[in-house]
Amino acid sequence: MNLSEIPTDQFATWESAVAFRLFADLETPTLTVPEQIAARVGDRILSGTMLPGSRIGEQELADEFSVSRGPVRDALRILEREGLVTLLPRRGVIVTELGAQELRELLEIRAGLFEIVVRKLASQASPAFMQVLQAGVDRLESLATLAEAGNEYAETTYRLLILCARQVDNQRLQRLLSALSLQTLRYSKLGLASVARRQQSVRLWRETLAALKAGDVALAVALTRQRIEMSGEEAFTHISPLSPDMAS
Amino acid sequence: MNLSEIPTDQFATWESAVAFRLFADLETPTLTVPEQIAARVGDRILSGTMLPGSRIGEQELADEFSVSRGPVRDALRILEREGLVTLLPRRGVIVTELGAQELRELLEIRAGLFEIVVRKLASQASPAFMQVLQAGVDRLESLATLAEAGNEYAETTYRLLILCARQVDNQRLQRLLSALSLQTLRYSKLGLASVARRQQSVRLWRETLAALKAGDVALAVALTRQRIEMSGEEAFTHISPLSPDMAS
DNA sequence: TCCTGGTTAATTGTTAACAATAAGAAAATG
DNA sequence: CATTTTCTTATTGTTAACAATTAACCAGGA
Repeated sequence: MNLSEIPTDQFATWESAVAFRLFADLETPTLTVPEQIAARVGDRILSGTMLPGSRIGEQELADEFSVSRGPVRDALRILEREGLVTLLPRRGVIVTELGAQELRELLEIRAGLFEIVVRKLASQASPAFMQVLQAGVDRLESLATLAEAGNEYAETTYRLLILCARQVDNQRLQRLLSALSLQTLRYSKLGLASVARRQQSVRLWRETLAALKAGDVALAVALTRQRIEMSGEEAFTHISPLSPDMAS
Repeated sequence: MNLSEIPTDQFATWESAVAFRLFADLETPTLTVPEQIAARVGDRILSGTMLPGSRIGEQELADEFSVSRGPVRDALRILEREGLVTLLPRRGVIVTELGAQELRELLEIRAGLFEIVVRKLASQASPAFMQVLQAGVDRLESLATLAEAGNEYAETTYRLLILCARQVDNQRLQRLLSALSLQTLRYSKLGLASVARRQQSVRLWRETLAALKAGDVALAVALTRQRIEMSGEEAFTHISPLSPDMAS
């Protein structure tokens, strides 16, 4: 498969498409070859085609994309920066596998950063945006009780996150939040497979939105923290089978 | 100069030494060749030997360290991940130059993350650590009024930040905070050159410490936010001469 | 004098071969 | 039969040459 034939707009999931739009610098609308490879491989990781822990051979990718190992190495460095793969010196690269502690760390950081967003939203969100947000929460509401909608629910929360982050005039914050969320998305899905948890989650979303409308910053922040902490606890219980040694 | 002869423990500043200890994975105590190069070059950027905006040639570095351009490219990717250099596709790499907006963004993120630390500190800091922190603030106090102590003051605040971050059981947060602080450190120094600003800063540190001792989380958080915002406003006024077009 | 165009030189992107290391398999030893 | 050792093989790390692009320079003309 030749790289030039690859339509870079085609991704398996909406999330990957957004992710690689975000981290491709806006000054360079045309993606470089390593960026294109990174986007394609990242897409596979996010869509679940490549599972955490699986090894990625350089030559293998090089052959597939009809390039030499140089650009492939560059691509893997990009994916490492996004946190999607882990480089083990002289031992190759694997799809990043999060332990319980690492997941907790990521969620804690994510919560801290999202608080910035919530605070801005509570103080200066336009009515128009509030309507959009309301529509998003409504969508969550409909997905919460639907069977087998765990993945879509999780992905929708990611979209809402991006939507909210865009309201803050801070591009770097947007990219950081996006990257962190994508790293945890795969694991969040595990927890949100349960209808009960989804209902719990959507309740917090609903209350957060109400708090935002009321301009109650403190409450909105507290609810958000609670929601993310909950998703951590939930995902944590599902991580053990993936990495048994972490089930402390 | 051969790379093997380079004692990797020698850095121009304490900050760079810590930085490259932090981002070198703990599983691999021995730095790879690209990591060593990244550490050396990063040291120059942090110590001010290489100024923001200056170009870095690949062949130049390769010759200096007696390696080919491959490992040098790897090293530059590492430095990009740390935010110390900026890669311009097909146009080379330059030492990262922060505009007013970008600096503001970084400080906002840093403040949000540091709030996590402050919150933990207020709820569960040991008396022993509080004493260490008190000693740090005392040091700031003595540096605040001393002439020409702006750089040392700024570096001390970085050390205090690292010290505080270590109290939180979140390695990734530590690395993120460290990286963000190092990116802004060069610019913070500009603002803290003024004795008046230093006194303002140290006052907030003092009050924050008091709030922590009193267990007043909300106050400690508010003071921290105020301090970081202030450093942003201050550094912002000094950035204009560096990038005139940003002086909106 | 200033703008425009083409030419040249320097630099980055890419390639393929070589070197070094690590994982796995086979053989030898207790 | 289990364990250790050695060897083989596959993979990453490094190198140097080649290709492609950018940026600067210079000449020519309005």
